[in-house]
Amino acid sequence: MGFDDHPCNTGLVLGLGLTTSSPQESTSPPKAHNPSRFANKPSPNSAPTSATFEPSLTLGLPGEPYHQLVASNYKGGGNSHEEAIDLYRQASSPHSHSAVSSFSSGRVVKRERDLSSEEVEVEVEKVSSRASDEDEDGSNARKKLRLTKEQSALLEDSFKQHSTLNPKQKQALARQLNLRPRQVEVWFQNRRARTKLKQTEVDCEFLKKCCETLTDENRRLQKELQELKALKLSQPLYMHMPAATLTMCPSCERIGGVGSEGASKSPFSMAPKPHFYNHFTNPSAAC
DNA sequence: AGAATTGAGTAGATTACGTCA
DNA sequence: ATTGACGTAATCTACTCAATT
Repeated sequence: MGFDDHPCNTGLVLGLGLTTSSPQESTSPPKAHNPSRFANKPSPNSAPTSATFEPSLTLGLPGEPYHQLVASNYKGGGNSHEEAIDLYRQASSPHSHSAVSSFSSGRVVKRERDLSSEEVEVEVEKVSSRASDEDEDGSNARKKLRLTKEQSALLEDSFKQHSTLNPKQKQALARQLNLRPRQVEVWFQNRRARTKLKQTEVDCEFLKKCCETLTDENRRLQKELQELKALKLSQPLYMHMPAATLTMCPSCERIGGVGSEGASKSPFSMAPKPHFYNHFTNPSAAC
């Protein structure tokens, strides 16, 4: 519907007027606590289309993969981690679906685990379990792990490439970072969740602005309507006015009710088809 | 001291896969 | 050999807590 053109597009899908009633996106409303991760993943190509038109206002998230959302939020990686990143890339070898979305990676994971990495994980657990080892040396007070700058940077770089990890990638990262795979996994889980939270906040702000704008627009149109009604009452011989005094809508190229073939009895009759105005792609609310 | 950040635990859901009748 | 039901493991999101800054 052209909303993509809006300069402050946050990736949010805001449909006003004509929307599609796509069953796969509207069905299975997320349950209160645990919406399916697949249920709230709209198809990647789900640009607003116009299959069946229903007047409605829809708000929704585009469901693009996290790495797309995040990509612009973080600076590029430093050179100091290139080697590690290379290793990480090797782990995400071509046949291991390095380019799949977060939607499908979860499914790939199982197969890959079956193929290779279970023993490796056990080994890494032994090697890099310094955190848990420290826990067991007498003091019950659990020391919270604090990632070093290098560790954080590498994790960030990895996240920018893939917001989800397959087992090989997880193993490779854990080995590089001297962390347990579980810790890497948790970091990615938190990272995804918090990225999504931030994005939701941004979307919320955007929607608030949209709401304000639409409210103002609605108010303005109501006022204009009142004025036109008053004008109609005060000038019943409007039809006899010189054409030069009539205003022409620049986008519709229809004179206000006079002369056009679609004009019915009333000079203020509406267009035969609802003229849905895209407020975002047409900032100048001429009509 | 209080807010923000962040690592980690938990519950519930989904999926793939293996087993068995 | 095929198929459907069932159990299990892995992983996800959402929510939450608590240590640390």
